[in-house]
Amino acid sequence: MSSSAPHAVPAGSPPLSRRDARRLATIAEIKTIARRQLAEHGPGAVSLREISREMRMASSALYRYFASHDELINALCVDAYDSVADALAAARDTRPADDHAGRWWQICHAYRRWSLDHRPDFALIFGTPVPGHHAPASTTGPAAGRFAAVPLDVYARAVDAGAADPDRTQVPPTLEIGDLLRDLLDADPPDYPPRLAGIALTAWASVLGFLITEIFGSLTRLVTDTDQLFQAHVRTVMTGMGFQPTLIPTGDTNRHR
Amino acid sequence: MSSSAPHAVPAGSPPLSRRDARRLATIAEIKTIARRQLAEHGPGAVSLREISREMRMASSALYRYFASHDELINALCVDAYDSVADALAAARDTRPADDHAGRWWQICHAYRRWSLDHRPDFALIFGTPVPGHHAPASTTGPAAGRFAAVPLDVYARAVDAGAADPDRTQVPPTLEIGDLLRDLLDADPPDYPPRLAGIALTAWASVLGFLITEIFGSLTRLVTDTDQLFQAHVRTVMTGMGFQPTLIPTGDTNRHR
DNA sequence: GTCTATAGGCGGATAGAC
DNA sequence: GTCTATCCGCCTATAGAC
Repeated sequence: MSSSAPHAVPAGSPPLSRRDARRLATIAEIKTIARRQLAEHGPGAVSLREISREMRMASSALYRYFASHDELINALCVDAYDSVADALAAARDTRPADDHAGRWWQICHAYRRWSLDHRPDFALIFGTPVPGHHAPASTTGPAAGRFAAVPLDVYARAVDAGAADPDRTQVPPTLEIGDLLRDLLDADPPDYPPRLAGIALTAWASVLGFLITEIFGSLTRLVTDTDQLFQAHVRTVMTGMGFQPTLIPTGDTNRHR
Repeated sequence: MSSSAPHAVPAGSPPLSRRDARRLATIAEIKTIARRQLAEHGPGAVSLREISREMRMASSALYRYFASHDELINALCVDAYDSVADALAAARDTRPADDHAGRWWQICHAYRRWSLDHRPDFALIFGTPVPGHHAPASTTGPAAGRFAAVPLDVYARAVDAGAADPDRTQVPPTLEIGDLLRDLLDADPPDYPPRLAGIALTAWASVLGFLITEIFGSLTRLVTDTDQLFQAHVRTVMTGMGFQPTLIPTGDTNRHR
């Protein structure tokens, strides 16, 4: 019903009634099938009718769970952002708080791992916007923000600790920031320098670019060992961000895991 | 304009008959409208019926020009690849053959310019594959190859002339290459080192990544001056490719044009 | 919450007259 | 080459019985 967090399970709440448990299970099943359709036939091929068929339900019954097709898509988007944000945060925390280069390295690789393991979701949030039209920022925003905050945060702390030097970067000292970023920066981290955001986001975009060519594009058919190439790419990106060269993980056999 | 099979206009040929001229014009009109649909409602929203409506023709009449929906999409893909490849080649040639860094700089900026100016085509060839299914490599291949060959070529010559040093790169010395690239390398440039291809393609992917976030994604709402950011990105990429630092264009007011 | 039935719309593609 | 007419499929969404 409520749209922002319609199907969230409240964290520390009393056990659900049998009814509610079933309801959540049904919702989960609907989403799972939708995600499969997404994976198999691309975005825009998510069909309530087809879902109902696979669940052996009447198509009309689905409207008790999602008021419309759009609402379902939105829910999938939010889930996807949440999922990737979780993966990033978890990866970041596998390294001690003072190993800034290691943390950046980790989140980059978690980004790739998640993308390869969740192609449908990846296509949903990073591919061409869906036919109908794409998700309203009002619902997707928070989740997307949580996602973007991770690399921003890691980089800011790295700079703060001297592990990375923005002045060894190609990004100009002043940078105009947009409304969305302003919101993001106003939110949690006080006095986050826009320039650092610019650096981190460009780097992040460059990693995404690699992933898109790997997943949608023809990169795989051009070079087979994309794994190696990705590591090289991340190293290049890190150098470009001004990370201390000595801190950047080396290739060798060291996967840094 | 269109290059491959069914609708090619032979270069230096006798004037077309009135009939044929009209036919070509109709084909062009169909494509134009299709591209507009593409731009406005995303890929997958290209509808023969809708096109026929706008042209005030019977939908069945369109089948005299394109045997199927797929064939139309394919033609659009090929055109798009041709178009971007032309733009790149032209940009490359604005700089003397021995200004390798300048040439790379130019093709990167032409890439971006083309992408911003041709969003529908950009979405078509770099976005999520179209619902139905995506273009068979048999028809798209040559055009896509022509496109990919440009950066490969520029970089190889740069390395050859000592303007860029692959050993100042993060890419490992050995690299396994895929079938598509093998075909490409076998074609024109004899003895093209796979490693150089890896470096150039990764760099190229990274530029594409920037463009995708700028065009599909939220980058614009995060940072307003994406122009500046793009230049910084290209410089970073070039450094990562081992270009001689002194050759890399500086920011300042120098647009290097 | 689930069903049947249905409204009203879209699309691709073909047959056959002119 | 263009038309009309038509087949056949898909879809979202709603109404109303149980």
